[in-house]
Amino acid sequence: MHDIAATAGVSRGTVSRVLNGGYVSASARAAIERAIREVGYVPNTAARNLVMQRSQAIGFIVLEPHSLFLEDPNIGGIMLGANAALSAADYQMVNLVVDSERDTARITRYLSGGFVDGAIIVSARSHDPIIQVVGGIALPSAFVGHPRDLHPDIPYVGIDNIASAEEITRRLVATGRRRVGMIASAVDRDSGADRLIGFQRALGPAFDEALVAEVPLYDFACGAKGMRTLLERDPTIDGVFAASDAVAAGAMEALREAGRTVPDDVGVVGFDDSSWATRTRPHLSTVHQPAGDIGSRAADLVLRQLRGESIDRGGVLMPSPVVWRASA
Amino acid sequence: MHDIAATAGVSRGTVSRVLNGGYVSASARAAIERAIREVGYVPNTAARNLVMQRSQAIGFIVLEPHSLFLEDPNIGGIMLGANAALSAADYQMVNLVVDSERDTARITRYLSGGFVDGAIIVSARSHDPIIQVVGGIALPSAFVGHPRDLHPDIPYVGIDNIASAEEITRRLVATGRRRVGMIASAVDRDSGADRLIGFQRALGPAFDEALVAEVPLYDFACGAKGMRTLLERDPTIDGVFAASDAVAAGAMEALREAGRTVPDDVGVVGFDDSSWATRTRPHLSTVHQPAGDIGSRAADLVLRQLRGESIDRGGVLMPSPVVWRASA
DNA sequence: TTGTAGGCGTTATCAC
DNA sequence: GTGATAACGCCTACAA
Repeated sequence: MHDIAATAGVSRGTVSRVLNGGYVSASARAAIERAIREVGYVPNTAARNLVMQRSQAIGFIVLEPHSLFLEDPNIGGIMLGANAALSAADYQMVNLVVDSERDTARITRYLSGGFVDGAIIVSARSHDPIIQVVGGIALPSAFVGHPRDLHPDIPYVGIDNIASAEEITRRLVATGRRRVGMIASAVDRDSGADRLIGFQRALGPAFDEALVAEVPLYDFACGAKGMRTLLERDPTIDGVFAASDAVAAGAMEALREAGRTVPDDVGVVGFDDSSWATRTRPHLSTVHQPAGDIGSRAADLVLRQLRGESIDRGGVLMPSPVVWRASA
Repeated sequence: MHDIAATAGVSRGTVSRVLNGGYVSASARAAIERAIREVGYVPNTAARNLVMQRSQAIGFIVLEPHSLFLEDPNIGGIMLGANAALSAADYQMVNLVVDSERDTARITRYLSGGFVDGAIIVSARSHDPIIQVVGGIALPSAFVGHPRDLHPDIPYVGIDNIASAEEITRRLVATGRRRVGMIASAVDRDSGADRLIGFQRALGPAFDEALVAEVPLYDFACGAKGMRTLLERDPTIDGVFAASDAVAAGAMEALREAGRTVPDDVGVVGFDDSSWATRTRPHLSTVHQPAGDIGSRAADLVLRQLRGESIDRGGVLMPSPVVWRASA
């Protein structure tokens, strides 16, 4: 900036004023703008950050094993939704991938070092060092995903997994299924546990533990494996709630291998309403997750705090309606 | 830092020395470390960046329509590979999503504003404003993906789409297929165009334009549509090269609907060796893309420049071997 | 309207 | 070993 002040024959203060916006004479402005072009000047944001005490950047962090980061059909939508909201407010979303202990330590520094003004954190767990830091330095943040056991000052946004699982299971039963099972993924995570709870709640006394196949991941292969387990345990099974669409697709594959048709022999429903849902034959009945809305809502929560507005502590649950297609 | 210097009764210089590493007496160090804990001090990275003239951060940018960003099976692997390499060198990878004109403008400022010391750019196109900027300020960078028509000073890493497409097509032919077609996706992009070129090259004079179905995207639905087109144009078709595994999966679905078996009636091969490849029945023969290696190689290219080492201008092609499974 | 000068939080270069 | 002090590049009163 020194250079351009010199070549334009003005003081640095005046240059700063045209860069931002203040009272500058037309002649001075013209000279400065020309000088800027000549010198190829670009403002140094680091210096600006230092004096302004803000970076106009918001971190977006997914605290999941990276396999899931790659596979989860919702993460991308959440990111895009968040980015759209942040972008509109002229904030740069910076996505940080945590894939090792080392990443965690480095990101911790990054967050507390003034690189970002806030953070959106997906799938936080209370014990995670990153959320300790966020809480510790009171970085304006929002959680996406796990509603419970988190820092009391940080809001979250998610969906009601229990209610939606319950609802879609009820409708599965309403199609006349008598022996309905579930392929329950990742029951060690809130979403997985909640979907199982909802399933059980819908069935009430008819719930049969033997008709629940637990699998570790929300993926296709686990779905196929879970379905085979279920068929083995009870060949008369005629309804299945899969914990995600990918799981459901895997289940349908196993069903086809076993010679069963969907929905005639077995009705199957999924969860997520991801691209899997319309990739299967027939298309999946499932629970719609408004990923984009979740992301933009989380962004909004952070932006509000940045503006000093008050927000509800606790969480906001976005609607996740059942979408009925042909698989059940 | 001022505070902790005061409470520890030393100068800021000494504090800085214990933070980084220099000669400090044990007593001073102890006093300072205690003060740090008491005050809950965290170093301000923005200030450090300003004086150090570096941020220890590298941007990672995907210049694709966001739909592809969500669907592409390779992007995630490339990201992870890049992150691993950068992390090991103690650099923070920051992922920037571009999803609008506005994003482009903002990212442009971000890159030239000192937020990052370098950038990895996936799927760059020469006309993109972002690569203009990168070239303009000589930001140490590497491109992933499109080998041609780019900035001469910036290296790239990718695979040889032409050679691999040619190789897998040849092996398809070698299984005895007489009427082999291709479902060609995104022929307006380098990867898509190259795979088509390789296909044509493998077939030589036997190449029949009518057996090429062009579809816009590398996805499942396009694969199914392309396959139906092909079957319609020539019911005797007995071999198909799909431009990606997702496309191949869609093609197999269409084949099944048409009552054809794979590989008996029709042999099909894909490209990517993504999770799709082992999700189909039978598993797909395909071209392996070493996504992780590509990412870490790109990171390495950037790190080298940062260290002032010389690198080869031009590009590096990573090996992308055919993996033979059961679908052909 | 414009110039001057102090300060943002660090690091680095000196003397001491 | 340690303490001043000058940058780093920018913004913003305050004066002129």
